[in-house]
Parts: sequence; structure tokens; C-alpha cells
Amino acid sequence: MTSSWTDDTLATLDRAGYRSGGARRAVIELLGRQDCCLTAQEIFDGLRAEGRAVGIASVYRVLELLGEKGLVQRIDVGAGTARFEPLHRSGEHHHHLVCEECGKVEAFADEGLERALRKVEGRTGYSVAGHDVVLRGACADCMPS
Amino acid sequence: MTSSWTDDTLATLDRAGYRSGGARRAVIELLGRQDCCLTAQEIFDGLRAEGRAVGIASVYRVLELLGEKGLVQRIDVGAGTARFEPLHRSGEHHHHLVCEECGKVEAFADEGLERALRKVEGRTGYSVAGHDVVLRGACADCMPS
DNA sequence: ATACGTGCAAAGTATTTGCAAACGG
DNA sequence: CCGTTTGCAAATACTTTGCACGTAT
Repeated sequence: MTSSWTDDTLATLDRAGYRSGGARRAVIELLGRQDCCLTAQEIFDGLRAEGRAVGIASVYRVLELLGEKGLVQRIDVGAGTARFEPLHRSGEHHHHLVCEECGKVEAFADEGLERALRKVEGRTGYSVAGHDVVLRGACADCMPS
Repeated sequence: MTSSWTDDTLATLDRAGYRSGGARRAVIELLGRQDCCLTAQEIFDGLRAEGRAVGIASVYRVLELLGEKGLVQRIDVGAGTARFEPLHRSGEHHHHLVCEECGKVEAFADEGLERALRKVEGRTGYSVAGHDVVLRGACADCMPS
């Protein structure tokens, strides 16, 4: 599927009066093709690999803009490097599982967890905009036998 | 209470053969007095304020060591600066609530959430060592009325 | 035409590392 | 004494910013 996120995002920015230069579009299209989180460097390298080189600064600028607009989610898995992924309008989302040995990052989703989160969120006194959950451990390959 | 965490931690390191110079001890004692997370800089400043100046590098080295040993938890609330807090042997712990406007960080705990997390953790195929939850939003003071 | 978008290079932060001196056992 | 710990300064990694030029509208 060509993600509808890409189209939604381009449309949202257009509506908000942003012009569409090549770099922004390229970053958004690449992001829309992902199903899990990428670092800024991975986006930069990915675009370069497909012949659409953009400045790393533009990558960061696009990510910042999309972050403000609530269109991407910034994720910190504790490696000193931020990761980014599309945030779907449907509210459907997932969380992350990180292998502390090899650095692998995987996604998982769980409705029970979401329910528990919603319940807590109501009691905080904050207007909660979102949440992140990171599980840390050893993946099957790295697990001490 | 003079946290038993401080004593546990010093004892654990001693048992593992680490010598105790002044810097490491100072950092551990300061951490043991906290009830929520601190940045490396806050630890550095705190020690300086009480006249026990240590190099910032030593602060980072102690935090790295304690992190490896599972004695402190590194927390990323998405501000590009890591925070650290004591990890209690009892397993009792809390999560964090971050105000995206003013940057305030608070702690919260919820047993229902922990239960949901434990349930998910069993299904991952990972050996899960720990987890972090961050709720992002606007605190009462910053909330759009 | 004019303001917004982009790339490059320089500047900023946060964190890590190399090394010589201080120190604990 | 000898190996560990420490502080300083230099190095690194990631991210942001300043500025001149290109481009969409």
C-alpha cells in the first residue's frame, strides 16, 4: 500500500500554507513507506541511496516541523539518538522493544496495555497528548541461554 | 530516611571489587537522596553546591557503571538530555509524566499499568529486563484553558 | 517579485575518551 | 607499590542555526 499517511501529511501541510519543495516531499514520502522508526541518519542515507540526496539539516527541519504538527512521533530508545515514525491519524499505534545487546528495535502493539494507559492518563491532571512505552531486554538471538 | 539504596549500591560495587574513591561515593550518595530523576548536569551542580566538586566526566562514568549493573535507570523524556534515577531492588518503581510546554517532569505509579506491562512482556519472546513509560502532555499550569 | 525552502558549513549541546596525576588497599 | 579512580581537556556524536542561493506561487 502507498500509505495514506503520506497523502494526509502533504495535504495537511499544504492546507497550512507550506510550500512543497523537493526535500520535504522526499522525506515525507520515505517516512510514509516505513512501518517502524528511523533515525535522522537512516532517512538521510535512505534518500541518498535512492538518488534523492537532501541535506541532513533539511531532514532535521522536516522532522521538527512534522513533530510540531503531530504528524510524526519522536522516540528515544535510550541510545542517544532519536528515532522518528509516522503518527497515524486513526490513533492506531505501537510501542517498542529494544535489545540492549545488539541494539535491534522492534514494534509491538497490545490493546490491554493501551487500555491501562488510557485509564492512568485520565487520573494525571495533565492533558495527555500521547505516550511512549519502551521495553528493554535481550532478544532471542542475544539471550543468555 | 537515608536510602538503603545508597548502602546496597556501595556494597554491591564493593563486592564486585570496585574501589571507592571520593567521586563515585559522592555521586551515589547524592542519587540515593533523590526521589525522581536527575540529569548528569544536575548531579554535577548539586555536588558542587554542597562543596563536593567532581569532574563531569566522573559523573558520567559513575552513571554508566551503575547503569550496567542495573542500579540506576536511564530515562529519556525526549529533551535530548538523559535523566537518571536509582533503581530499587524491591522492584518498586514509577514512570514519568512530562509537560511539553514547560519541561516539568513528574513521577506517577499505577499498579494496573504494571500488570498490563507484565502481561505483554511475557509474550514478546524477549527476556525483558525493564520498561519505561512516558506520558507527554500539558500540565495544569500550561493547559490551554 | 517575494517570501519560503534548501544546502552547506559553522556553532552548539551532550556525552565519551586519552592521559597523567592522585589515591586506596 | 601497583592498579584504580579521578579531573582536565580534547575528541566525538548528534542536532541546530546562519546565511546565501534557489524555487514555488
